[in-house]
This record gives sequence, structure tokens and C-alpha cells, in this order.
Amino acid sequence: MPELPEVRTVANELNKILPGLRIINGENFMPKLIWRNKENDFFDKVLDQKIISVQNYGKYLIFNLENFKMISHLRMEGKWSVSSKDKYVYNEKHLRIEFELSNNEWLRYYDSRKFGTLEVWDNKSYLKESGISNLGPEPLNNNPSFEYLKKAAIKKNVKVKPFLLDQKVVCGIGNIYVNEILFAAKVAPDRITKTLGDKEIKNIIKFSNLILTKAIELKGSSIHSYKSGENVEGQFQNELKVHLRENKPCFECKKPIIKTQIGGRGTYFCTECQK
DNA sequence: ACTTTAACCTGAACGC
DNA sequence: TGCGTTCAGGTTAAAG
Repeated sequence: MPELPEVRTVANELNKILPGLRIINGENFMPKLIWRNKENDFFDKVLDQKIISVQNYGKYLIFNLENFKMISHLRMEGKWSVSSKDKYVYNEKHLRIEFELSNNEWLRYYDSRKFGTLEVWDNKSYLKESGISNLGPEPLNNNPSFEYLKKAAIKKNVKVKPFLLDQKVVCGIGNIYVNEILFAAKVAPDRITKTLGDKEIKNIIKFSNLILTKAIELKGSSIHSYKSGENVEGQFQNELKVHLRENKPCFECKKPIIKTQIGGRGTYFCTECQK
């Protein structure tokens, strides 16, 4: 479901509620949720830990506990919420793990498609062993540098769309925002990265920053099923220029937006504006 | 070694 | 209404 702006929004919402609370109990209803950790000691590590803060890195959600990092990836449909014991913010059928908190509230994770993952690592090993260990920079605050992205682009023999979706290159961009970024940068999604000009690479960086920043301000895009915390809807879906606009006129040139498949993902772009 | 595809799952939307 | 098909804010094991 969520890309960087949506995960950031979830982190912000949870960070209003969770810091200072302690995890006093928990139950996992989906064994495959617990990821990478070889030992079956997830609850041994997490129980009795105080939650210090919640943040994101790319599409990963990080619960900073006293002695551990609990790292969640929502994949397509994962959702976190905090509610009273008897209130289910989302469909109870999709509840996958829950934690009882020290204030008598319940932290719950729902995931209809069961793609999501949850890991727990100590504060040192997570940098080397968790899902966030191989991620590239977040495309925010003038990252990545031109030199970094140019070097990566030359090295690879891939189309620019899957290149930007590769979380090892940059992290946090997903299918909505890559479509929007490439439209803003006027680059066709099937361009091979090594053919990109310096100006095109600079524009990709510039618009990655601008679009993700704007989407964070608007609390993400609510299409399909995404909602943050308490069923809060984002507003960036109203800003989309190409995504989900098949056959509708391009806002720049009025030609119909094309939908194709690139790298197995639905791809929307303007053949006139993007070269 | 690198790139592309299939698989992981479920539910909603669509066509007949 | 019912049934089959297609598609979905993602990642990764397997195949090419």
C-alpha cells in the first residue's frame, strides 16, 4: 500500500500517541509476519519495552524501543492503529498482531493480504541485518546527490522506472510517486538509465524532493484502501497528474495519458510530454 | 553477475 | 445474482 509519504504519515500519527507507553502483552495471529529473525524470541524482546518514538525510513516504519528496534513493513495493505480493547479500527478479520499497552489501549496491526513483515533487532545489529540495512538514501532534503544518482544510472542497464523503484538506489518511491516524478521531470518511464542526460537526472532529483515533500504535507495519497492511523485520509490523490488517469487529457498538452506495463507495474505517462 | 518474471495473498471492481 | 478475470501505494525468490 504505502510509499514514503504514507509511511511518514503513519509514523507521525503514532508518534503523537505511543511515546512513553510500555508494551505489556501481545499476541501474533500470523506466524509469517515475523521476518528474518531466526530465533523465535520476538515477544521475549518486545514485551516490557517502553516505546521511545516512532519514525520511518523509506517505506519502513521503525518503533524505537528502549533496547530494540521493532521494524514494520506494510507492503501493500498493512495498517497500524491504537484503540480500546473492544474497538477495531479496521476489519477484525484482518487483525494480524496486537499489543496491550500500559495505558490500557491496544496497538494493532491489520493486513488483508498478509504481505507485511515485522522484525525486531537490537540497537546495533539492525543496521547490518534488518530490512533497512541495504536501502539507498531517501529522496528528500536534496538527496540523493547528483553524483550518486548519475553513477548508479551509468552502472545499470535498466529502465528508469524500475531503477527509481529499486530501494537500494533510493528508498521510499513507489508506483504512484514514480509515475508522478517522471511526468514532472519529462522523462519517459522506459528510458534506459545510462542514456539520461545530466539535466534529466537533476530534474528527477528535484521533482522527487518536491513531490514527496508535498505529499507528506498532504498526508499521502488515499486511493484503494490506504488510510493512516484513525482512518485519516490523505489528500495528495487530488494532485495526481498521470497516475490513474488513463485516456484522460494530459494537463500540459491535452493528449490522452497512456497506460502500459513496465516491470510488471501499471505505468501511466504522456507520450508527448515525456521523452 | 545482472535483469526480468513469478510468486506471495486477499478483496474489490468489472465483464458476461 | 453468480462466476471468472484482472488489478492493486511491494518485495523477493526463482528463472532467464
